[in-house]
Amino acid sequence: MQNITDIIEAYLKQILHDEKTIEIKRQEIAQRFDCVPSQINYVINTRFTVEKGYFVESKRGGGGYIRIQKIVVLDSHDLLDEVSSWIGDHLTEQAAEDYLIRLMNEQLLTRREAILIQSLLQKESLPMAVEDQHRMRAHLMRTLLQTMKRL
Amino acid sequence: MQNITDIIEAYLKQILHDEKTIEIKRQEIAQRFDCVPSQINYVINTRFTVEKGYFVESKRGGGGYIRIQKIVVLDSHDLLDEVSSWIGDHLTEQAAEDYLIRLMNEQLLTRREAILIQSLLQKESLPMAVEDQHRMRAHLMRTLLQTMKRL
DNA sequence: ACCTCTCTGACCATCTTTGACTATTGTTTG
DNA sequence: CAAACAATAGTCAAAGATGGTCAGAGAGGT
Repeated sequence: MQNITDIIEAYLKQILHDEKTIEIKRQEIAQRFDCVPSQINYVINTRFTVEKGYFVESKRGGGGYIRIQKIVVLDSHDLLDEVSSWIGDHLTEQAAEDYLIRLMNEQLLTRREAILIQSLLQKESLPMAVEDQHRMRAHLMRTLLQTMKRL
Repeated sequence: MQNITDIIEAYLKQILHDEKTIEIKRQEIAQRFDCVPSQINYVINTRFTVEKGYFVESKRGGGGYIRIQKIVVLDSHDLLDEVSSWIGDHLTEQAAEDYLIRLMNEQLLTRREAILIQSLLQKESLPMAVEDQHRMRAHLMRTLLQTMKRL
């Protein structure tokens, strides 16, 4: 955890732990952590994705900003449908993992369940061409979500 | 015990004697013991395998690491191996269900876990020729059993 | 000699960091 | 008001920083 990305991620998440939304100035954060501004984009693109449960907006120009919001879903049924709709026809291993973590955070899956499922969705478990893997993984994930709705 | 592999193994295990997890930088350890970095991979691949009771994760790139965890071994290990050996290369939906029920009866799976897994192993979840389905199902089931051994 | 385990290094894969260039929005000037 | 200018943020590809793989050389035992 000595790389800047992780440090900035931790900083932002620590604030988001209390606040629901955080609004930053890219340049300011870059200066505070002594890195180039585009580093902030990297942090956001890799750590604050929709899969991980964040919604990001920004504006350029004078008074510009980057706003990060935790996505709050009230009803678990809705979350399952929503995740289902996000998935589409293709799903990478990383995205699948992010969704599982998300479901875990929302207490819709136990840690153990998430691990078991993740092991079935990893590429080693899907012996086929990468394209087909992604299709298959999406299919399995959707099946899972549907099943969860009935439990 | 004069070869580097054994020395590094001993060093890591000594730490793992107190800590449950250890996180190292490959390059750093290589330097400390004056060997090439890939030597560390050799040590890990031969001395810290799942069979020997360790779980290893790693990350590349800046801030990369190798993390080794001791796994708590269940006494149900044998049953999992046994079921694993029964499965073979092909597994029908019915057989899979039977195995899941068996694991449930042995309290190695909760009812909910069994249902979730069953939904992923049913034929509707495996859109492919029946022959391939059976192969795929066997593969997934074996993966599952392996994963359960580390939980 | 032969076999197995160890060790090494060249090459590969993945994640992070940086910076030049681009795009957008707000402000000032002619 | 339109054009220039200023202030932001975004993109992308290259460089940097790690760890992974694999085949072949080396070492030790039978």
